[in-house]
Amino acid sequence: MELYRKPGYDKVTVAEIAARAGLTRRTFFRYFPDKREVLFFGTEKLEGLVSEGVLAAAEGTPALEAVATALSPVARLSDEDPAHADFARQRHAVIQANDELRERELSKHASLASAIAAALRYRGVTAPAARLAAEAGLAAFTVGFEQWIDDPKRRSMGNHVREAMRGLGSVVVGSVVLKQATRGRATAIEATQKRTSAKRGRR
Amino acid sequence: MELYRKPGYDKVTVAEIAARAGLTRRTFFRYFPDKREVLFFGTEKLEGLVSEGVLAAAEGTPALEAVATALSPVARLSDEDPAHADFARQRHAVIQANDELRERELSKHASLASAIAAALRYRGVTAPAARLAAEAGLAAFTVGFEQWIDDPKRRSMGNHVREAMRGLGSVVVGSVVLKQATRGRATAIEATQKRTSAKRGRR
DNA sequence: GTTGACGATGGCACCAAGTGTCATCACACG
DNA sequence: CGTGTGATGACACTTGGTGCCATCGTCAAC
Repeated sequence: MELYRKPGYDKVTVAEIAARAGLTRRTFFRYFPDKREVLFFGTEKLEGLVSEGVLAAAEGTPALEAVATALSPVARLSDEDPAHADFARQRHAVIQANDELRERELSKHASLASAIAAALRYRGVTAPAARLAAEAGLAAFTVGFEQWIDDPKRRSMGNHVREAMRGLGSVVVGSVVLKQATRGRATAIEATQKRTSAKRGRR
Repeated sequence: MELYRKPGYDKVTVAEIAARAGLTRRTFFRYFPDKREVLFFGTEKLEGLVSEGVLAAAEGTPALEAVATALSPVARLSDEDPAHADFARQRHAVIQANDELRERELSKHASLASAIAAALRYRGVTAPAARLAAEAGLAAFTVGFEQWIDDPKRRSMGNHVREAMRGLGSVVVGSVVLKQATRGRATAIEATQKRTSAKRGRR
């Protein structure tokens, strides 16, 4: 992290990182598949955590709601531990400063969204609806996160994320899209949405 | 495209691609910043097209609605030209088959979402609402696109995209998130949403 | 206590993606 | 006919990433 901040990610060579850790280039690549991945160490745990959260939501909970509640503990991590928050900020700054790293982060987000969608499908949500809920919910979380990052008033991340979730609701209502969706004829997606509670008792 | 399909993206070297085009490695890198970018040639045009579409929506059109109508001509491209559709399928298959390419595509999507969000902001939508509408709308488009890709019944892409947009509406309504959003107290995002039409006449 | 398997590390050698620099060549223009 | 300019090629160099083999420490079995 020090090296990625001071000289900058692209100025630092893998050999230097390895040397700093008392290792060789070769050994570095035995721990991390590539130079980018160092900054995303531990992401797998996040996926598990959030998936569990989705699965743990009460039966009949609407998909997006399940996603939102599964995501809120993530915000709590930073809200309850200033050191965690500091690290999150630093890490975010490093990532945003470099194209390769931004790209990799998008990839991680996509992976997380897939995990969430899988959990939703397990709850009986159709594949497309699961993807939409996962992607939209995660997008809201991300927007909230970034609002939190540069909030001069330092309100909590939980607040920002909730605000973003509400924003998502506001943005979607009031469009013709919605009118079409609620205009009598139920789409395949809606139908499954309501069927969710029928698949109870699996877990 | 031939080389990326038959031996596979990672089996092919830039020297080979360049040779196939009667060029040198060095010259290749004067046209494309890297090996991945070849498959995304022309994406800039798409951004412009969609941004224009967003800007062109009638005054007072809700944000997500503007995004949806701006995206629909893109679907029409494939629906009206079978060759275009074929190419889209092939390209998609190649991209999905490789990690680096998938990552790059996510990057392009993010870039497109940013462009859409910028256009929405220009229409008077607040930054967070614009991002949410752009990201959610694009996600719906993508879901529709992929449903179209492997639809055995070969319904049009426009249909699939519209269906996905409706799905987005269905997924978002019926969650507590929404209830909070419409429960009297208007959030900052909502307020701006309604103020949109006041900023008319700029374009 | 010696031996031997095994996991972690180091030390090459090698390939391929990018990049900087200079030479060359074609072509337009005065 | 000379000359400038843009496109290409040639070459060297850096760096990320990988395969292969040697080495070393640890630990268990005999």
